Amino acid sequence: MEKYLELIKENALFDNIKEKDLLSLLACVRAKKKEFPKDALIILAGNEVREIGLILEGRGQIVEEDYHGHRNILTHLAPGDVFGEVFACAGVKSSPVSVVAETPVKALFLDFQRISNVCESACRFHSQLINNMLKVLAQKNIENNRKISCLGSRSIRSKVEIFLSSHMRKAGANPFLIPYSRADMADYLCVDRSALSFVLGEMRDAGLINFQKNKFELLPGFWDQE
Amino acid sequence: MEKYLELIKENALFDNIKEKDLLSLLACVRAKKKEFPKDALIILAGNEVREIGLILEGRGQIVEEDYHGHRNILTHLAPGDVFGEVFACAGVKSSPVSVVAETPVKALFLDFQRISNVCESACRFHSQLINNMLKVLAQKNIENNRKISCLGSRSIRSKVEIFLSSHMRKAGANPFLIPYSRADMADYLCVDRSALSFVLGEMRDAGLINFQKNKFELLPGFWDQE
DNA sequence: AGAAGTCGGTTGTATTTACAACGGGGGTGA
DNA sequence: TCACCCCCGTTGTAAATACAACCGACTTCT
Repeated sequence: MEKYLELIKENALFDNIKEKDLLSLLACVRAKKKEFPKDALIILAGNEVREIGLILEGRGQIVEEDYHGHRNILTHLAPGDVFGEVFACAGVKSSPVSVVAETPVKALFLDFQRISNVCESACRFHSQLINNMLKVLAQKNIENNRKISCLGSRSIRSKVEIFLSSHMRKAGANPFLIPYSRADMADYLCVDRSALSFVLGEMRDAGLINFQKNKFELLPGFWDQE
Repeated sequence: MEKYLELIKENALFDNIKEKDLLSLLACVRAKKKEFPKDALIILAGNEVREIGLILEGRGQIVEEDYHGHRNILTHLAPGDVFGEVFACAGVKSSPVSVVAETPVKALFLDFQRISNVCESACRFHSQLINNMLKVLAQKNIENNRKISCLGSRSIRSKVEIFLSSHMRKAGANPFLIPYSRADMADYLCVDRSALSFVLGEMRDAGLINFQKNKFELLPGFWDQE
């Protein structure tokens, strides 16, 4: 676990918690490391979520499937990302989503009961942890809102525009990589893969963007269109 | 304010807080009542949100507009509903959404700073309040996920199915009312109003649903289709 | 009663999208 | 080297949707 302390202590979940307190806090919330092979189901839709996960290594996806077999990728998970906290906090008995390991994954799990019930005796970092959790939840909510704006736009083209500009901002660089294959990108945007490819081609021909594989570049014209 | 105590104390935000403690808590977080005429902007997109709102009377909508003038209704607000907590908690400087008064609205506002900074001296209900806030935020997150599923479905028809069944469950009755006009429903589902009307007509002709105005009934056939 | 506004449905047309099928490039393993 | 697989672009066609326009029913106001 020590190997990951750096990653853990910089997580928003542990803001304003001193490094020397971190280990006792982790013990207090019964932190456990688990490993999953590629394609494993880290959380299976339908089950109750009692633990909060934190990705230490590898990549994952939060996905949902509808009755027609369409896969909706809700979000991508990278090291440092937190998952499961929404359903743990809300106390839902059956998770509507699954979490799958896109690559082999190592993740840390925290017992939610131990987080929410302030332990009077043992450790006094709980209130800080809960405050941090509040911020993490709010942040996630905002990401959801962004995804709603994205899905709410009327055309694949504007979905792509929102998607790309948001990822560029997150990357902070102009030719930038996205963590989605073309099929995954289509599932994230909830559109047909071939239709997405077609629209991307149109945008390239129009001189708005450039791309190879999952590397995209937004050209000046991208920002001009009304 | 006394007039609304019943509504306030039953709000999830104040779970497990005794009625006798409520008033001092409200004073502690600087609760203020404000009134708005119909169509007023309760929160204007672009501004910072420092207060958490609680609807006492009237109805409102959380809306977002895109560059093309399309209005996306994120959610409807009724008495007892909380708003603004996401952006207050996350500390964003510019709200991406507006909150508008659909009817004349009376709302209670709580100072978020006073909520999040535990006041050691004055009152000891803060930790309970923050715990409640956690649950409210998680709940909102789940509602967002539902909306994402809804917007993610590939056709207006399945959007309508998800929308109606979800509202039926919330209403707990079969002929049930929805708090949206047809234009509002279209904006919530992010589809064209006339296309929505057309699909609703198809579904009625197919014997799946019945409706007049904003009263809907799901017929047995509704559940049969694969 | 008449004017004006709102709401919701209908219709026609152009556009967009889904769906299915195909094919080429690149990687991998036998 | 060959066969196989995965990823992604392309194409054609059918279906779904957006958009604009119109119309009737119903309210409200004067």
